[in-house]
Amino acid sequence: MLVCMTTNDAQQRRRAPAGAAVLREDVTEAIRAAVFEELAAVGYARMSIEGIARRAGVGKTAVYRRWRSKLHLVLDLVSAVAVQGLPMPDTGSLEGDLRLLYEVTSRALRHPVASQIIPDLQAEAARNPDIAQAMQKALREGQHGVASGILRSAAARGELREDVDEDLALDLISGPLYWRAVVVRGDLSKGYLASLTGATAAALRAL
Amino acid sequence: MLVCMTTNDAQQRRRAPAGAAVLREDVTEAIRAAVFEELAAVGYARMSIEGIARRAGVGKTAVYRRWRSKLHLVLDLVSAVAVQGLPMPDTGSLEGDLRLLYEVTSRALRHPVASQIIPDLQAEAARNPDIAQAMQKALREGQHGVASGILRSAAARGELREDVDEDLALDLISGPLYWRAVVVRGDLSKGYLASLTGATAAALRAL
Amino acid sequence: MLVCMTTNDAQQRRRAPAGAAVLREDVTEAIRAAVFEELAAVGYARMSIEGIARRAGVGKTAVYRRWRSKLHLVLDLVSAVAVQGLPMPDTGSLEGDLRLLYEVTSRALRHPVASQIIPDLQAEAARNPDIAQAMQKALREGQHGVASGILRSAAARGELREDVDEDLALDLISGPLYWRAVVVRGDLSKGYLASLTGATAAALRAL
Amino acid sequence: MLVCMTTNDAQQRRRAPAGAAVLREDVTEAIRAAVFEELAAVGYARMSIEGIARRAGVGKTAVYRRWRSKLHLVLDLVSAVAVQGLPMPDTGSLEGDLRLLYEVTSRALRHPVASQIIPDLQAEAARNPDIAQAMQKALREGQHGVASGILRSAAARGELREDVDEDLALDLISGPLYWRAVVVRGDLSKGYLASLTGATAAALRAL
DNA sequence: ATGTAAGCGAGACGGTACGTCACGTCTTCAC
DNA sequence: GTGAAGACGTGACGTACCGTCTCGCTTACAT
Repeated sequence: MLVCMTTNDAQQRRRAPAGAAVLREDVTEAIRAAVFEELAAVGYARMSIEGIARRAGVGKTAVYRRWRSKLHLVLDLVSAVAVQGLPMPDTGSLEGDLRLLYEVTSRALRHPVASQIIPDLQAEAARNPDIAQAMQKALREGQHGVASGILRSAAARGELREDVDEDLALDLISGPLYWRAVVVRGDLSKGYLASLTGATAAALRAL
Repeated sequence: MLVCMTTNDAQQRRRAPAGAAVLREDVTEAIRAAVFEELAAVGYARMSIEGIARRAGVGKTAVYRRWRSKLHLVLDLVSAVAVQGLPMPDTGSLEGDLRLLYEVTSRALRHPVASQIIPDLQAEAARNPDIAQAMQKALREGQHGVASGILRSAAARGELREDVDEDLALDLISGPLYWRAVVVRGDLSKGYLASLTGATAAALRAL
Repeated sequence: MLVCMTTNDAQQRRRAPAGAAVLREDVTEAIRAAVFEELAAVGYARMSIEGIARRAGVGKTAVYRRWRSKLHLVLDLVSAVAVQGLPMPDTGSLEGDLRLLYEVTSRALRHPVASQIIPDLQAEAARNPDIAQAMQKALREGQHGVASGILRSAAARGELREDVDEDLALDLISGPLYWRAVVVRGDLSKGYLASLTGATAAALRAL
Repeated sequence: MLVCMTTNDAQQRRRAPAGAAVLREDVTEAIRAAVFEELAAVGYARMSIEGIARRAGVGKTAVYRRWRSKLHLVLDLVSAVAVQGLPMPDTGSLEGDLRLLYEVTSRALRHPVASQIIPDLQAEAARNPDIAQAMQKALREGQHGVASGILRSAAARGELREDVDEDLALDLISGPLYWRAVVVRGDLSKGYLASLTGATAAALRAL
């Protein structure tokens, strides 16, 4: 998936000094569930901590004890689901690998919660360096990591030149799909992914 | 520019019933100025109607009389500056035209206000169909319109097949630059734009 | 009554700059009513602004717009009811005047809201100079004013020496009744007031 | 002193069932110290159990294990200092005895912590019957007990009638000083006490 | 000497209220 | 009859304490 990070504030805290009280996992879980319900119901922007706490049957403090802000909360949760990560494709051909990457990524982007949250986080990242950093990290470890792997394999097989500009290559790979999914909001049919794969492979070979 | 729309609420209203009072243009202008200052100062999300009115030395009513919400206000203003629009390049070659489009677009995207607002509007569009529609319209009339023109010229010159999948072609053209500017937030140097142009042209020819 | 002051914050505000909005009197009245209900129901200490607003069917802001704190609110309201003030007795004798003062004062002190609030304000005055000042003012204009008048009349009639220590005399007049009403919480029967009147007059004559 | 009671919850608890752990006296002491510091620093109303525990370096539980509420805590502590009690004067004359009582009482009332706490407890007593009862008990055992003794001695010496209304007499004795100390907050100079003594004795003799 | 019951600090828990801010609507007055 | 000023009810913010509760210690009695 596009977002994939590990800043689990809650987990860090759970390493409390001996003899101290500990954040209850059932409460944490109730909050997590409530967040997803709220996200689905009203979206990120109109989601409030109070609403989450109310829905989770929990005090506001229980939320603030775990996450410093709505943003960190969502970031953490999104990471938790994204952390499973993307499988590294290895089909033996550039086209095959790209195609697999597109399949997996497009499946994630089609999920309504993802397609709602990602632009929100993106927008917030434009303002908050912490968020930006977390997003970059997620990107590197997720999408970019996989795409890099694909590029290296292709180069090793001689399908691409050894000295391609990796940054540009990554933009060529990820940009069109993101644009279509998030900006144009067009369909991501199998046929589209196939055509996209072909065109992208051509672009990469032209580098 | 990427965003370019014409839903000018104010303009519509200014066609008031004959003989009636008219919204004062100097007030409208003061609000517009205040919005840009606020956008620069605190960003879209933390910008408030109250703050705008305060800064403009104007009652809240004056703002609400002109625009239904913060979103419509910003949408309208952004459109106003974007409406000048993009020049249709005509250099005689696909590469030349693309290069020119990229120059202009990247100049717009480099503007800090634009790069802050666009993801915000994008995120809001994911929730609000009106906004989504306005954004689509802006996109069609701006970026996509120009890109379409480029594609048609190229086809007329025989540089591209006549039957290219236009949607896919547009994604290939716009996606990588947007991804780099907004998601990766990498540099948009002349060198980068040159390489991008080459790769994109290759991808298009492969369609 | 014991407390009698005029710091009507609300009234002051009602003299707003021309063309401005004005605090609605019906809202003010609803708050006032709610305060008395809350005072009766839970007492000063457990009374909350939120509770008042809720009971009055009003936003918290409407309360804060009128009074800076719970204390100012209560002070103002108490003043409003106390402002009618005490009648200046003129029976022609020291005993007669004292007796009348005691009747009126004890009637006020018997009111459950008064006997609850006065110690609260007293306690708060021990901490907050503003409150202390307001209480002193109320005292001077109310109880002390009347008692002073009684003393002067008696002196004019030759019942008392001209040069009595007024402060001490006021303490002798007001102290025992307050002590009994608020500290001992004993009965304030007609018989008691009669005996008190006699003893106090004797003390004053001994000055 | 005015307040003087013995509801020492802690002491009661210390008789724990055989074989059980016992409240640690050093912890109790730390809390006591913290309470006085907090009282001095922020006053009764703004004093919080959390703050006390924090200042004492102690868990909140340790406090709640000893006292049921802030009120009981303060009541108990105040009693502990008050329990030394007032000496019974025996100067051989009504004036002499009263004068001594006033000296001692006024010294206690001049102490800033006492003059802050007493109105607080008074106000709370108006709401909470337990507190009221404890205050009455303290009053009886302290101020009233001493004053009663003075009255009896004077009657025995023939300075007063045998059948004086004791309640009224007590109000005449204690009321003016309390009023001056707590309500008027005037000075309690030697001269004042002397005049007060004379006037009060006169009032008593007139009974 | 050991078992065990209770005290200990720490602090999480569901709550209530705080005082502030902005929302979008509505009302009043002046130009 | 527009426009500024701003009051209105609403609802969320993030914080402070409330009084209860559960944790793993540690302590000290009773066997």
